[in-house]
Amino acid sequence: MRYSEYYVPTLKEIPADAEIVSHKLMLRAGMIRKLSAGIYSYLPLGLKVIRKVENIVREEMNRTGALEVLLPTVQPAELWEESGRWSFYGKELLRFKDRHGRDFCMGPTHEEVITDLIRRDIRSYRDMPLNLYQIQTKFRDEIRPRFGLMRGREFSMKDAYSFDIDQAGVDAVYEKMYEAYTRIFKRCGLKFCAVEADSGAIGGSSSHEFMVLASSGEDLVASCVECSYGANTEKAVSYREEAVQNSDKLERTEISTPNVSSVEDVVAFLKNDHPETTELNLVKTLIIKAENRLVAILLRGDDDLNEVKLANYLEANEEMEAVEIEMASEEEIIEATGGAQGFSGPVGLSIDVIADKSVKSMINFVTGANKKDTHYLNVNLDDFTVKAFADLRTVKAGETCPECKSGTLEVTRGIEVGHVFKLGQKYSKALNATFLDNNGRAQVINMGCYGIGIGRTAAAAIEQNHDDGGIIFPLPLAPFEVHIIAVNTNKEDVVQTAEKVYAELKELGCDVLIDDRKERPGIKFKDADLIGVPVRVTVGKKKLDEGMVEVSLRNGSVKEDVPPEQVVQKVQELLKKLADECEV
RNA sequence: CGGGGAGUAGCGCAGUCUGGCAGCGCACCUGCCUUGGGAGCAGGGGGUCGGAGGUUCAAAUCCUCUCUCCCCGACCA
Repeated sequence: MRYSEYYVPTLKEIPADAEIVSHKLMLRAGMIRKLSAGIYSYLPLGLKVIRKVENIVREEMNRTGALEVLLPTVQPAELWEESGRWSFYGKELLRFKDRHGRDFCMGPTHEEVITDLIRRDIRSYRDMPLNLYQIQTKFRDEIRPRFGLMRGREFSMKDAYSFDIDQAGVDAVYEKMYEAYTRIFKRCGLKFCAVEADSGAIGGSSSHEFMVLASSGEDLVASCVECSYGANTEKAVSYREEAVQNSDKLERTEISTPNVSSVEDVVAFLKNDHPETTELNLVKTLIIKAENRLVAILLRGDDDLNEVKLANYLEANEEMEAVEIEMASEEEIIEATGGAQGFSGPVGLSIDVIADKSVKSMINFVTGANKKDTHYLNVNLDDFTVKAFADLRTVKAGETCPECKSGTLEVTRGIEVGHVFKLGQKYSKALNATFLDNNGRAQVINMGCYGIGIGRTAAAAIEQNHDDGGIIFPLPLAPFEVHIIAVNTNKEDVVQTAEKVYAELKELGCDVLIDDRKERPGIKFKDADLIGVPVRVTVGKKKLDEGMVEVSLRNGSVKEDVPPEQVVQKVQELLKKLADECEV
């Protein structure tokens, strides 16, 4: 490809609304342009990268025996009503009506459509296992789209759905997908890890996320420094020894704590008269509003509520659906506790009290007294009723690993690029997708689903591979393999040499970009650095007069002068070296 | 959804408080010059000042409404 004939509108200045590196660089390198919040156009260079990711995904999916399909982006409401998600999914689902007034939505995911498809065709246990996938545009009306392709509203995703006769079948595909994902992300040149995850709105039991570690990540991952345990903090647990109850229960007493309500302040306030009070024997009481119902949550003073765990608990045990958790308002707190905001406690409450497991072993602790400027000392579990104990806290860095019980957990930021779920029968049951087993009895199909964010993977690769000058593409995702710079377009021999190398490399099937523009050298070098093509051939007057051409790698590891006739061979050598590094 | 900020040339911004010729840098076009790290000189083109309404002799500037975009938050207990 000739640069002079290509469409790569690079930007010298940093676009004002880009926050993270990948977003800035994709805009600056002329890969993408924003059309509307969270909605982007792909320019030739960006599209080439996207296609590279897609093809790696496609190859690895095909290798597992999965079959490619293409499902509609526009989906009828009836299907979503049948699965129960029309009301469940909330505002992220973009809904609209057709000319007849019928309800439709832009597909944010395709469980309903695929299940509807196969329920018509799968009759017998002989028709399975089956694993279908597609690479399709999704639309999710995110609350806050941001970071370019990282969290867009319209985005490309590979989603696969597997169908099996039993749990063992699901487990086998799950394993296969897990391996395929590992190969895919390795081939994309990414440093990543797979961690246990919450299954969120998709539902299902077992679930793993593939996380690319990057400071710009929106997820937090807890991982053990010693063993292989890793989990999203929405899900992560830690090992905590039960406190030893070596003291007798004391009598509860009221104490005046004027204007002292936060955990920190209470501990500081009591420091002199009651030095035994620390965050560890203080119980904080959160009044939570979950779908118009008020609940009191008890946590140890140093713990933080994990809203995902709470929502999951309520959905599982209180027959609530799609629980949205919010903090109760001041009025609601007064209504629920009869006391002031900031002084809530479990004693005497009429609403349900749900406590974190850590509270179970606590003794003689401090709580609010549901009365302005007042706390209780020496509260014990028999002073109030706890409806249930559950894991509701968020793990923190430095805590003990729940698996090996010896390593500590560290918490790092990650970008979720892939997610695998065991769905079980959630959708097949709702949509009545059944088959006849070898006894002729009707059984519900078992499902799994497996997603990869295509654009997000490309963006994550840039987050991990760049420098001040621009992108440093790993070879498998690079828009071109070789970038030839003809430094002095006014020198006949420079142009001829560059053109000769270009023609020869093209002849060999190499994807090569030649910068043949009549621009000053600085502009060409800056653009080349920005675009980040892995191998560069620089043909300039100065070195050509000495009979040399410069061959280098964008990652800075190689920079050599070779005679013109050896350039092609040298380039091939470097390409092979780069390819080997990404081999799995 | 709540809070904050911003919409002025393709991009980045000033001008708004205190109403009075719509500006700067980069980019773009022409010419000269220049070719190993986003040069230089000279000339030039380009803006319904997000939109609607209002106040005024006069509005980018003041008032009202509206649209869009960005950031922060959704653990006070």
